[in-house]
Amino acid sequence: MHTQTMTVRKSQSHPAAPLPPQAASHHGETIEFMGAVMPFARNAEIYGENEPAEYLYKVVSGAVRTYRVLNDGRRQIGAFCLPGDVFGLEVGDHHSFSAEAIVDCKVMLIKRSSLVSLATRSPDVARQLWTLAATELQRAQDHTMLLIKTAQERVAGFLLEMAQRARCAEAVELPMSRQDIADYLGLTIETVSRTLTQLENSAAIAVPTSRRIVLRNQAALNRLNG
Amino acid sequence: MHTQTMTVRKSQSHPAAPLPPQAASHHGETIEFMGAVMPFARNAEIYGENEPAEYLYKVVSGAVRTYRVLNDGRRQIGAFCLPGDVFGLEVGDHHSFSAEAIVDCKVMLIKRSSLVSLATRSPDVARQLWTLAATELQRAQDHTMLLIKTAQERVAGFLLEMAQRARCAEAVELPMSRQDIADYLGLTIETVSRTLTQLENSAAIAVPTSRRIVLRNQAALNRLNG
DNA sequence: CGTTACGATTGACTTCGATCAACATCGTAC
DNA sequence: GTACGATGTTGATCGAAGTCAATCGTAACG
Repeated sequence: MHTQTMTVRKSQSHPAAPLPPQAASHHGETIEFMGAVMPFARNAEIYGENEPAEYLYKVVSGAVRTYRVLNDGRRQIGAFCLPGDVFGLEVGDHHSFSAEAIVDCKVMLIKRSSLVSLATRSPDVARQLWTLAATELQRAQDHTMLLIKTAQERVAGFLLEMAQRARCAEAVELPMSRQDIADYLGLTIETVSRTLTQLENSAAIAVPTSRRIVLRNQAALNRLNG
Repeated sequence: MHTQTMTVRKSQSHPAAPLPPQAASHHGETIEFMGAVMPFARNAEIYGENEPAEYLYKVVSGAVRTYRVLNDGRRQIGAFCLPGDVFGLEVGDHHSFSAEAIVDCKVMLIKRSSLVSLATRSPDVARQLWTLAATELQRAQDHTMLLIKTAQERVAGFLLEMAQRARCAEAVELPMSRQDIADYLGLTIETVSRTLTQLENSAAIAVPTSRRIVLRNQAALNRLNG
């Protein structure tokens, strides 16, 4: 019921980007190369809920969480964004989530206005935008399926998801705290912790350090995942 | 843990549409007028999970549910689609949800292939497609927020959502069963039923018949919604 | 070093919603 | 009408996860 963590407010609507923006080449246009890279410190806010959505964001390095807070303080993390992931895509012109750096990270900023105008001229860019939105949709739907499961299933599912995205099936280095995991899975830190030790006791995983999880028995995890 | 309802399998990948498809006009193109309307009986399957996504669908009359089933039989309803709502939009070329008619209804089918090719030529259509995906995303995210709440909050939120969509703030005529509601909210039918009587006892709503809910005190519902 | 501070774990207890079961209501067919 | 099946409600009990609280690392800093 508390859940809120400290946010370091660092930049009031990103001023001058520190790295020069690269112009989009005329043919073979892709949103990949339209932005300027900007660093964010651990726990720094990248944007806030209800702020105007001026930019689209892409993680270059580090990790980002997007989240919403209910008026009683409960926080729901919508997504963990790892290098390569895009976030901040919005329907309207305001952000419906907040975004914070989980660790020190670099993020590429892409001007929304230029992207939109480009999309009207380039079917290719339009298709890329569409794909992004659709991928996000897919992710959100999968997240919904997580939330109807038991604690064991949620944690197992989370670990498998992270392992898959980390491109290392054997072990995962988690950039986020237990609180972040809990708020992503709709559980409490205590339940997350307990479930992890359960999984460790059943030899499905090993937890050498709190941030590092070794997947000892992926088949068992998949079975638990439901 | 059971939850599954009877599905009337009616049409194996929609044969000839009974009503003639209308051609899209060349200017002012809109996906609204590209389809053929087709009727579905109560509980008939419109498409199944993992089937190729040949069409985009729009509810003309009646109501539709989209859902996924976990391998142990738990069903999660992703959305209730009312007249005007579009569903069946997919990232890949296969459906990630199933769709069934909740009541007898009419649905417009729009060929995916023609829509995609049209979108590459018409920025206008591309933008409409984008908006649809983004709206779906919004909906999915709101649904996620529902699932982290208490039973009271979920039911209150559900009623408010339905009332808003029904364009009648005073009362809602629910087309779906308690089981459908439960599977949408991640609860059991018993909990849904109990919560409704709680709300009735606290004078927030009235339930003249099981399918009709009168919102007596919308402010109270909003407060409960969290 | 020791001390502090924060995150993570563990334990004791409570609570909310699930489960199991009985009963009520409604619609439809006979 | 009555009988039946489907749907919805209510009650009693159980269990999974939340809450409250103590303790245990681990890292940062004097």
